[in-house]
Order: sequence, then structure tokens, then C-alpha cells
Amino acid sequence: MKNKIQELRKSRKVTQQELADALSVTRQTIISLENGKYNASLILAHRAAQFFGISIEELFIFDDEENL
Amino acid sequence: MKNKIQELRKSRKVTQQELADALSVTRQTIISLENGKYNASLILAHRAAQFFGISIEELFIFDDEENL
DNA sequence: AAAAAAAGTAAAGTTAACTTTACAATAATA
DNA sequence: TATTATTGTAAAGTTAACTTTACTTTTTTT
Repeated sequence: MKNKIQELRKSRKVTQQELADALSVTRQTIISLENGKYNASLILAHRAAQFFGISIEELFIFDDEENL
Repeated sequence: MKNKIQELRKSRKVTQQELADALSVTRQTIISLENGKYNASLILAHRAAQFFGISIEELFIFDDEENL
């Protein structure tokens, strides 16, 4: 699953650390999400979508046929 | 985090087993989600929302101030 | 009321999201 | 070019989502 986190973060001139703080996670979590190391949990996805003012469906790119 | 899975499943006369099969998870997972034992992963949330034809934000009730 | 279907409980195991710490590489700025 | 800010890598630990199996309880149907 891909996401638009890095793209949106950069366009808004927010650092990884600032985003991490805003979402109450570590910077490591932001890095790993941006670089596709793992998927966000539902709650984190919701927080991130809220932060960027869009829906979860808009922030994440779900390709069907993906494993849990 | 709460969700409307049980409510929607019943209103559509779908059994837990049928829903589990449709979402490619075990019945145990459905039971635990319906009974609030744990939260769905983002991908499962997406599959469930698609199944019911609504958005993730409509299917899940996010109360802010929740832990990851 | 009996049988069958559906829902629930319990418990042990696996996996991956997230944390923590520490260090390396790149980019920006003085 | 030197310094600082930002991003990335690595690795070990914790926790919770999800699985599997087996059994019990409730609901539905005959």
C-alpha cells in the first residue's frame, strides 16, 4: 500500500520531526511509512488524514489483492 | 475505536462466516472486531468499508485521544 | 423439543506496526 | 567550507492484529 504522506508533507514544508510530533509518533515511524517499510495502523492513518485535511481513502492508495 | 460492522452486517443479513470469507479473514477476526476486542488494520478496514459500500470514516468511529 | 446454524469464548502462536537508541548520509545555510 | 538541520539506516524490543483449533452458548429452523 502506498501513501501520499511524503508528498503532502513536503508540499506543506513540514519536517518529519514536526509531522511525527503532530501525529504523536516517532520520527522513525514517519520515515518507515514514507519509504514503504510498513503500513500505518488505522488510528495513525486517521490522524494523518486529519492532519492533511483529507480522507483516509485520499491519503492512502489501496491496491486490491494486498495481504493483511 | 468503535465500528458499525455488526450493525451493517445484521441489517444486510450476512453471517459472520460470510463476512469473514468476503474479507478474507477468519471468523474469529470478525467476532473480535464486532466485540471491540481489537482494531482493524488499515487494509482490513478498507476491505470492510468497500464491502459495505461506505468510507472508512463512515464505518469506524474515531474518538480522538485514542492510543495507537 | 430436537437438530442445526450462528455466535461467542479461550488460549497459544505468528507477524508486523511502532518504539528506542545510536549512528551515517544528505541537504541547507552561514 | 564548516556547521547545522534534515533525512536515512540498522537492530533489538514491545505490543496488538490476526490465525488456528477446539469447545460452549445462543438462536433459528424443523
